[in-house]
Amino acid sequence: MKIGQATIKDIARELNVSSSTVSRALKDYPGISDETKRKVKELAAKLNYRPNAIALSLRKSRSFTIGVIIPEVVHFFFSTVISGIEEVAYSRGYNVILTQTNEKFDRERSSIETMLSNQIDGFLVSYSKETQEFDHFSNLLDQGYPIVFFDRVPDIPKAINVMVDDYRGSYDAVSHLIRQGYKRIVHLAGPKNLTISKERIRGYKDALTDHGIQVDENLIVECPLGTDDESRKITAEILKSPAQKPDAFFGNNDMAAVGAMMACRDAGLKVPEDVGVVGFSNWQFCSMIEPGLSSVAQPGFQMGAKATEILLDIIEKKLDPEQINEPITLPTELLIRKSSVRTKN
Amino acid sequence: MKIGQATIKDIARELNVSSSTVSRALKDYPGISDETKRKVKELAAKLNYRPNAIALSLRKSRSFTIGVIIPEVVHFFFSTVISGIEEVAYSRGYNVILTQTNEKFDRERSSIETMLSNQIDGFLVSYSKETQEFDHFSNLLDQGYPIVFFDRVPDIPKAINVMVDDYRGSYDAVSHLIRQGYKRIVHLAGPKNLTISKERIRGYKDALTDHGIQVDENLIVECPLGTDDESRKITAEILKSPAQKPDAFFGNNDMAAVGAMMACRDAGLKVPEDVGVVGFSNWQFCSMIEPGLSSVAQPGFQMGAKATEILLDIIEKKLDPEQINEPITLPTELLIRKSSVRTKN
DNA sequence: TTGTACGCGTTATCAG
DNA sequence: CTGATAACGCGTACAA
Repeated sequence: MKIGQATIKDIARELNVSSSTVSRALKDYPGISDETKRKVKELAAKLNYRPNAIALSLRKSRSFTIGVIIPEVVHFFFSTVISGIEEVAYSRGYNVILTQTNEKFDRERSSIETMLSNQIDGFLVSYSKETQEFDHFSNLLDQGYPIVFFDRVPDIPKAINVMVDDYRGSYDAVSHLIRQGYKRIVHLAGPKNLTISKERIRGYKDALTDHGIQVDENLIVECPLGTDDESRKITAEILKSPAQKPDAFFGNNDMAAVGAMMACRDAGLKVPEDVGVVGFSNWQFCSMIEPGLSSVAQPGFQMGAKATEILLDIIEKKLDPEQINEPITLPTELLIRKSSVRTKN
Repeated sequence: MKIGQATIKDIARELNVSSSTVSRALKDYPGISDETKRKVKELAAKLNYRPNAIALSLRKSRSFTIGVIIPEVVHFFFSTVISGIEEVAYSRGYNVILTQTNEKFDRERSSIETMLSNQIDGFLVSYSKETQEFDHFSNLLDQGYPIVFFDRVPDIPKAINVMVDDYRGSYDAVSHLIRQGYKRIVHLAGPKNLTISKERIRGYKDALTDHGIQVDENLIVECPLGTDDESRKITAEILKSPAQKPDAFFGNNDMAAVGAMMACRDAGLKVPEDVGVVGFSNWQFCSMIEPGLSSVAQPGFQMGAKATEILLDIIEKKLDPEQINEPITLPTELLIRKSSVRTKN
């Protein structure tokens, strides 16, 4: 079965009119008798006619589909972003085709290829951790292909970037820790090739400096994986070495922060009394654990929505990409929970 | 720009051959001189030729794209499933187009429409909580359209269903609680129109009965939303009424279980000493909270992968849908953590 | 070994 | 008000 999807031609044949007439009747073109319109529409409904979007795409070289390239779907933040993307795309009549790179550079490239084959109208991308050079994006940009980057954004000409204000979020979190009386604050940092990691490190440093605390590079520890296990081990190491004596941990993400909390517990240290902890992303579990984990909330949904709106505006020529010279920055919000609040000092 | 995507014709013109020759050369057809092949391929590479998948779809009435319809992307379990889907689809050369229904029936229907317009090769669906009748699926099935349902599966003819063994998972969880000495076990149930909810209730009841405990319908409480807030309130109510005196909670999902834990804490009850708690889904946070939440793990990734494999096998005629008469069931695993283990008693 | 012609479903254009 | 034709990019039966 399934063969029998009715086409314009079928309707035309049955009604003894030309297919162009049918096409026009269906779209309420001027200059078609009401009589014909009615008949056509009736039959169309009866035959359950459904326009073939593929044929349309071929004709218009537009697919009304946007491609989303994302490192991992199973990631609270990213899934939130996808949700925002899907929401806006749907409401504006676009399809979303999705690929995850699993943080692989090769897969990023091949996904772009297949999407191009599919005449995607534009891209929404957050690049992989492996990605170190951006020619595959630059080429497209040079050809005038619409791309909007989000969260993990490249520093290349013509790129349109949507990101959260990582600097500010980080700055706020660290300032808060300092105000609570914590002094030796470790930053469990992310991969240093990512702009977001760099920005967060910058915010961390500036907050310290602005509060008269000298930056100690030894307290900036990279956690490339960003898992709780990894940071648990790293934190345990730090706590062992008597030289460090940190009294707070600021995680580049919530998993890292949780790992630190667990390591503290393992070492017999109390959070927040002995050690303060703040994370980044505000995953769902932050409010469920005990003590609640303070965290910098990122507006994932809004980010996805915003990026999509911009992309679609560009695709529909409502917006000239040249006009956008600065990254679009979305505000973060520091959510303070127990893990960083000293009842007394 | 972007206009200048090279086509077969461009290559043909430049080489003074016909476009069919180019087409054949590109695909290593027999009966093309090596010389021509070489030239064609060279030029193709040089022009960065990329086959137009849309044209191909039109010709073959196949799009090599599958449509995924899911209630919510921002849901740990579903995002895991999507990941499995994407993985298999990618490895077999298919695109994934994604829509979320936000649990709305209308959106489910309209998504199906647009996907049909896009000549999707098949569907992967988990239906919305609002969905009460299934004609929109039955019609497709009757027309021979390939659909594989997962997790939330309908009870209609010809449907191919992939699900976890909810009954078994529930049975195991409740049996475990009983063995730990808990006796009055409340089940925070899901929406009763969903098969998964029903199955979990069935498992709950059978476990009680098999262990010689009489089922008390009052202890089965529906939590339609499945949020922690909701179940926290509901649990608080239950704990207030002196008649009930429950000593354990089995949640239809982890959020519900966490809500119950919070309510117990609020009421001054200790988990697991006074009250045992088990959840369902094994979300990431289960291992991060204190005490760790015991939970029934659902193999989301495998479910997505399995469903996709079946769908693609059907699409590619490697598998006859008629052959599948029973739901495909994936095993769950009970992960026991502190929240349900009594040190003594 | 290569070329010609047609069709997939739709719509824009030009003629009636 | 309506019809015929061409074109989007590709594959393929048929002819040469």
